[in-house]
Amino acid sequence: MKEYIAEIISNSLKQFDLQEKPDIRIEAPNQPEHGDASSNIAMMLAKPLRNNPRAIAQQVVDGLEYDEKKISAVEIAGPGFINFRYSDDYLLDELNEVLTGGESFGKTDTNTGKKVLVEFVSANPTGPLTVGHGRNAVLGDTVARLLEWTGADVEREYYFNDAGRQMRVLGESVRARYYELLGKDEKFPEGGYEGEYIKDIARSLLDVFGDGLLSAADEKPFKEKAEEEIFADISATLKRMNIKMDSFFNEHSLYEDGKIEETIQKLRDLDLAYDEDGAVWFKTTAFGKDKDTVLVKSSGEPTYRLPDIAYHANKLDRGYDLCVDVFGADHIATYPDVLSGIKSLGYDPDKVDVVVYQFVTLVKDGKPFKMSTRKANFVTLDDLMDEVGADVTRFFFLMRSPNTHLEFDIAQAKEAGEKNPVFYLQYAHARISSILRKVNDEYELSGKANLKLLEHPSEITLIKTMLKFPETVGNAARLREPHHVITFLNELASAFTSFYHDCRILGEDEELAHARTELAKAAAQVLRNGLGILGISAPDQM
RNA sequence: GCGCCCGUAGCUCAACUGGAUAGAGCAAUUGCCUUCUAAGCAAUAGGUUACAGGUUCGAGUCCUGUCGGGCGUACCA
Repeated sequence: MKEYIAEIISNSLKQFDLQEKPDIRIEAPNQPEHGDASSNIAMMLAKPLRNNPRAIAQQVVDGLEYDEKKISAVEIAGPGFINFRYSDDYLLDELNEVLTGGESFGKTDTNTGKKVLVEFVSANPTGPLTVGHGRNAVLGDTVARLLEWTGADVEREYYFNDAGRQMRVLGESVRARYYELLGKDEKFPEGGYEGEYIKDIARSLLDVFGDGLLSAADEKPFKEKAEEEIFADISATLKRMNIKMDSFFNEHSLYEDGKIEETIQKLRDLDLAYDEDGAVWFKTTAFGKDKDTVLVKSSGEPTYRLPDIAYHANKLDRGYDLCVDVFGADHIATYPDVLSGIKSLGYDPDKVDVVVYQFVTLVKDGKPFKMSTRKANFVTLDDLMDEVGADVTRFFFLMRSPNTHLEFDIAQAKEAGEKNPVFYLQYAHARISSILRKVNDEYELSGKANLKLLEHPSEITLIKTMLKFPETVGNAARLREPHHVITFLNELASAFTSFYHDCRILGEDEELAHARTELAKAAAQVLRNGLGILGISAPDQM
């Protein structure tokens, strides 16, 4: 519809002698009195045409040719806005679209044919996923779902590194606990992992091997067991959160395939990498930074930037049209280097896109709660889901813009009542389901409903709200900001509950009941679709 | 010091690429359950969008500066 309005305006503009084509933008006014769609074109043209906006608006409107089946009124208002009002016929046609679209209503094809990789979570397997990882996991998965709704072919990937210092310390921590269980003294490593889960892993090693591992030469068998068990744990947590990874990418494979060496060599050939003080440096000053960056330490160990560059090159080699990374604000500093790196290597940096989210402050007992995996001072996602469930967990991580700090108040999330906004959406859906069950008992509705009977303001508002869904999904996908979907669903649920209070279904005559049933069905469908994007269930009763 | 993000109602946060009278939820006040789920609806109150300038028809949104908060700024990941 917005395209249609842009088109008729464009046609009317032919009367003017314009140097360049103006960008015609149609938006939905905040105030309902201002109509359903609005254009600011007259104000945009005021300067080039050297005329006042209202006069221009009048000329544009005079030259407008439109289908009265779609648009019922056009008005000039304020400083020169041109406001359009949709006709009832159009709204009812669109309502039918919702019903026939069904579970596909809201899908678009803006990214059809594109292969997209979304990389997220990517926590090294040193311990269970915590609330801190939760935002990353849920955000990544939901961005992936949004991209799927715009037609993209999406894969979810988890990147990890089991070769670094962290993992070695993890292995040593397990070994220390293993020795402890056998009554042997073994110094607990400095900065080791203190969590209870380390003891569990040691215990399971003891069950299998007895004391056979006392003769192990290094921490390797301990580390491997730890990695295996922790990954199993992480996968189970993700599954519980309705997240399924398509692939796990081990950083180590980049070494085995020689990709790390290859990357360095290419950068050297480009004169962007050089040796100094026993280290290999990346000439980031060539990209506007004040200092160069170390790629390989004098110890021979690469810093994380080098594999990051090689990894992104690898992703693009795999033929993705778009690679989305999800990470916390603390990692933002590496991003420009990675882009510089892959650009130097001849890849298109526009194909890499980053979703950065700000930190989560966990509020427990009304106070901020500082977490550390290493010190075993954390709340795991499993603990959280035990308390509030997966739906609430997902919702809370998604309800805020990624770009803002998220305060996760456990007490509020636990509250099943009015303080918890998730239930508002689910409740609306459950109510509709309940009504539909009863409608089936009391009426024998058949044939097509006469939707023209829908004319109550609450009915009209509900229809108009539903119609915003496809655009909302498109915006959320483009901006990688799932919270827009939540804002929309709140509006929709609110429009439905107003309708629910104003307009009855049961007890009305059959024709009206039929029309309203169709409207309720459509609302339920859109609620389901929206909740589906968020990975949250839409229960039929509560 | 430098870089990135943020500052909106008492609290937590919206406001789509600059648009008309800045919106929700919670908290507060007031009505509404013999009728489809009151986990609800309707209404009232609550604001100099941190501050000071600038850009323009028009700024919460863009630019400059100040103040305040978060995160970076390592041959740590």
